[in-house]
Amino acid sequence: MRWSRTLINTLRDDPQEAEIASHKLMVRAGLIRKLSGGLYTFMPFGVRALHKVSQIVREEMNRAGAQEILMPALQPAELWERSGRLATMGQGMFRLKDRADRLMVLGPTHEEVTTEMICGEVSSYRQLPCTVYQIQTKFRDEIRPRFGLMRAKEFIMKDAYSFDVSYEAADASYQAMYDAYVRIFKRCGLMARPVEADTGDIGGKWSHEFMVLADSGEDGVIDCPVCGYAANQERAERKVDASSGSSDGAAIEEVATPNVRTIDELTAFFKCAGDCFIKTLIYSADGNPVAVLVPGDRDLNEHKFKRLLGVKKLELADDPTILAATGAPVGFAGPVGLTIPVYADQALKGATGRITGANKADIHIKHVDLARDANITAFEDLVIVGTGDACPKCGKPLQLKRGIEVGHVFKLGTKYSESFDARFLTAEGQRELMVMGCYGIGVTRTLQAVIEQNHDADGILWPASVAPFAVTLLLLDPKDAAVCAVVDKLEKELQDAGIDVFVDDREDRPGVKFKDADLIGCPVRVVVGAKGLAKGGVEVKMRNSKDMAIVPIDAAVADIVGRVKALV
RNA sequence: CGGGGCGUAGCGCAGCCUGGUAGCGCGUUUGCUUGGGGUGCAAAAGGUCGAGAGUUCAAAUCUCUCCGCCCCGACCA
Repeated sequence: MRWSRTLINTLRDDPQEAEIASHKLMVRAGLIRKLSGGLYTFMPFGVRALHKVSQIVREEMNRAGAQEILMPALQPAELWERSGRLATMGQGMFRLKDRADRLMVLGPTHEEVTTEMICGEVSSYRQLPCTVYQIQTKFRDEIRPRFGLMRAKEFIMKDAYSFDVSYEAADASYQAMYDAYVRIFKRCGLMARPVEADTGDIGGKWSHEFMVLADSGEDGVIDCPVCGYAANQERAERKVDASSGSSDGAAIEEVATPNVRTIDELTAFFKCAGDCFIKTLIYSADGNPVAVLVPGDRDLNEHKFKRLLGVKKLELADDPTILAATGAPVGFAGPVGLTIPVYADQALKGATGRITGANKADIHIKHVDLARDANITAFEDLVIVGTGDACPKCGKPLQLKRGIEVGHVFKLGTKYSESFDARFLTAEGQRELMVMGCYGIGVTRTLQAVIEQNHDADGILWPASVAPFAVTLLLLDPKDAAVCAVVDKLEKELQDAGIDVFVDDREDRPGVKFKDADLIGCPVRVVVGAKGLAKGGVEVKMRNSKDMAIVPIDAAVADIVGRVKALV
């Protein structure tokens, strides 16, 4: 392919709308163009790299025994009513009506369609296990699309679904996908880390996310450098020693605290540290008020709390609810005397001598002894874990990092099998529920993550496996017939050798071509110019190295092919 | 949805406060020039100044409403 015949435009300046390096580079290098918020066109170079990623995914899925299928993006909403997710995921789905006024959705994921399809096809244990996958466009009405392809309204996902006769068998299917994911990200040139993750609305018992560590990542990743424990911050746990509050044995004492509500205001007012206080939060859990206590210097992890309560909807209670539940306006809630369920973080077990709200306006109480003064429903791990907290496995200090979620594997169990009555006949003639797993890779997100993790100040450093072209050939003197002849010869011979080669044949000065070659970032750069030829050949340089070699023309193809082969 | 910022040529921006019929750089086209890390010169094309309403003799500029984009939060496989 030649630049002069290609729809590729590079930009000198960073696009105004881009914030992170990979987004800027994808636009500057001419890989993508924005249509609207969260909607992008893949330009020729972008689509070539995308197809490379897709092909790696496809090869590894096939190798793991999964079968490729392709399901409709447009789906009847009725399917989603059956699983109950029209209500729980409804906000995030694009909806439309067909001419018969039937409600349709654009699929954000395909558990429903897959399970419905498998119901009709699989009826015997002899057909199991069965894992299907597709690489397909997904639609999600994201609240805030951002960072280019990282969080888009329309994106390409590889989603796979496994069906098994038992939980033990499902574990094997899960492990096969887990192993395939490790290989996929490695082949894409990514350092991706499996971490324990929250299952969220998709349901299921257990899941792992594959995280690409990057400062621009949207997720917090808790990492133990000693024992290897790693978890999404949404799920991460910590080890806590029995609380050692200073028990003064004193009785509760009211203190007037007019307009002192927040922990910051309280620490200033009482002149003591945040952990002297117990923060009391009132939540509405599926409409019922509940209280939750965390140490004053900690934040509640709503994901953990929601999982503990087992509710569908959990949100901070509104002011009237708080007034009704505690008898006091916002800012003065406390555990003493509450009649609603009160959950507390495990670190508060045995807490004494603390300060809490008094459930009266403008009053706090001190010398609170939780065991003595309050009725706690349960002590659980409920706070957001951060740097310095103790690892739940080994007790050593944890670290908080940022990560990009490029893949997620779930053990679903029978959640969808039950909704769709997906059963099979056992050897004994019993009808039993299939045990499912589901497995996603954000293909477009993975592509951008590759750039986020492989770039420098000058541009992209493509891993050879996903580079739009393995070799970029710079024709420095397009008016020099001898130079052109060398380029023609190299281009043809490299193509014959199966190498993807891109020729910059523009009528531009060398500096422009060098800059653009660095920006676009193909792994091998071959410069063909009159000066180089006079020195004895063409110049071969790797994008990730400063070293440049002059290679005689006759030896050039073998040299370049050797370099490309060594990369993959 | 709450807070903040922005919308002027394909891209990046100035002009707006203090109203007077739109400018710079890049890119594009043409000619010359240059020819190994974003050459130089000259000419040219390209704009309903996000949309609508209002104030005014006159609005990119002031007022109001709406729309879009970006960031933080909330929220979200």
